[in-house]
Amino acid sequence: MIRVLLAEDQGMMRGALALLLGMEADIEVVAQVGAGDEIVAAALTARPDVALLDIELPGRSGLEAAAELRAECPDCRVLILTTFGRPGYLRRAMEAGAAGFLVKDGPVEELAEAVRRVLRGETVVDPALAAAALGAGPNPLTPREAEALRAAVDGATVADIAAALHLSESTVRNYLSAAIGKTGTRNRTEAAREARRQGWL
Amino acid sequence: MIRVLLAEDQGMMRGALALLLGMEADIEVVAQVGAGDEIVAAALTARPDVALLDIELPGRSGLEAAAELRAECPDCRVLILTTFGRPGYLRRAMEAGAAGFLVKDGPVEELAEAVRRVLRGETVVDPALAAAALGAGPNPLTPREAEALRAAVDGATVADIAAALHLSESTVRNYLSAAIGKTGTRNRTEAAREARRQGWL
DNA sequence: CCACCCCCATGACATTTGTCCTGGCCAGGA
DNA sequence: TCCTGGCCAGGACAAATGTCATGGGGGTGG
Repeated sequence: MIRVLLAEDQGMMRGALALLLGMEADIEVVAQVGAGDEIVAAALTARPDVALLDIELPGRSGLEAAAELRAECPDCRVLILTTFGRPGYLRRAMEAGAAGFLVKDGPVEELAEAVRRVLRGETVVDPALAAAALGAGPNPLTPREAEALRAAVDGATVADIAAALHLSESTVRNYLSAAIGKTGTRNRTEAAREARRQGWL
Repeated sequence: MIRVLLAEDQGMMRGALALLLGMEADIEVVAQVGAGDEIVAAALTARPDVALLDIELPGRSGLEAAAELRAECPDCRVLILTTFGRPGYLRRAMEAGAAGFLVKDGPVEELAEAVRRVLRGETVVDPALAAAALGAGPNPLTPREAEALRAAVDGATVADIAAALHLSESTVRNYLSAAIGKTGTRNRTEAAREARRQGWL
């Protein structure tokens, strides 16, 4: 019996996946969580063989949780399941020690099969996506540039961002300008879009 | 046997929902589509009793498709199933003649039950959401203001928007300024965010 | 040790953005 | 009929944004 932990914020999706996996003869869903900061605790008590993690979760990102799981629960394999096949997400997932990376497109049958394969020690990644991730270089943004860009997405002004990051306004403008240059865009909004598309944020 | 049409762009979600609904003794999924512009054609051949529509679809919005379904397939009830419980979405869904409005949070059990209820002629809406939709007034943006705002979301400059809408730059700035004022925000990015949150875009 | 990169900051500058006022055109309602 | 409101446009102005040059401090690798 393969013990699976399921982390997914959308209730209906989570319930549907749990039911589907539960119908498989060799799979058992032993824990379900809807927030990223509940993953590690749930894994420590439920002791799953495979953790099926969404990336975009309230509380903590599935990627951060994956890294922590590697440390706290070394014999639990991580399978990332996400809406967005962003190259940077795949890269970060692999760096975090994930054993597989699935996008929510594609048929449901893939899912149970992927669970079994990661448990056998295989690495499950869509080949086309892997190529894209390798093709696009690594994240060129420095940590601070990425932070400034993140803070800018919802329309915050330079003053807002400076206050949030405890920086001077000049520094913020420099970071944003650098990010705009590195993304090859024309303003912070385009830069944020592109960075998000690449999975750099 | 209740005949259901399922329109949802995410493959895994679509497959999972189809399997779940298919497991109900009295429900049969007679058509599945992944794009908004396939809905009406599929409904005309499959003749469903209930159409379960996502809003954000490639090709055509589920709301537009709903309105068209009312005309082409008057005896087919529409049940909207969406990620976002935006007040404006609910309002537009009702104006489009939908019989129900579900958000993708909440348990899966709701789904089959909602299908049965709309078929019985009931209107299925989360009461809290209904209150929010009534509380917030209707969309204050004029069609052109909304268009300008839509065109601005991905970081387009005033010149870009003017070219796209065949307007002068002055006019575009006026529209954006009006939208900023009506949303009570400080710049176009915040305005676009707020308008989207309300379901006005 | 030096080169390099990240971090942080300043000031000057051009461009873009947002605001306000004015005005004309046209439709629908009082 | 007049009034209102949407649509479109121009100009003028203040504020925000983006660019660039410059400089100091710190860490890391050759």
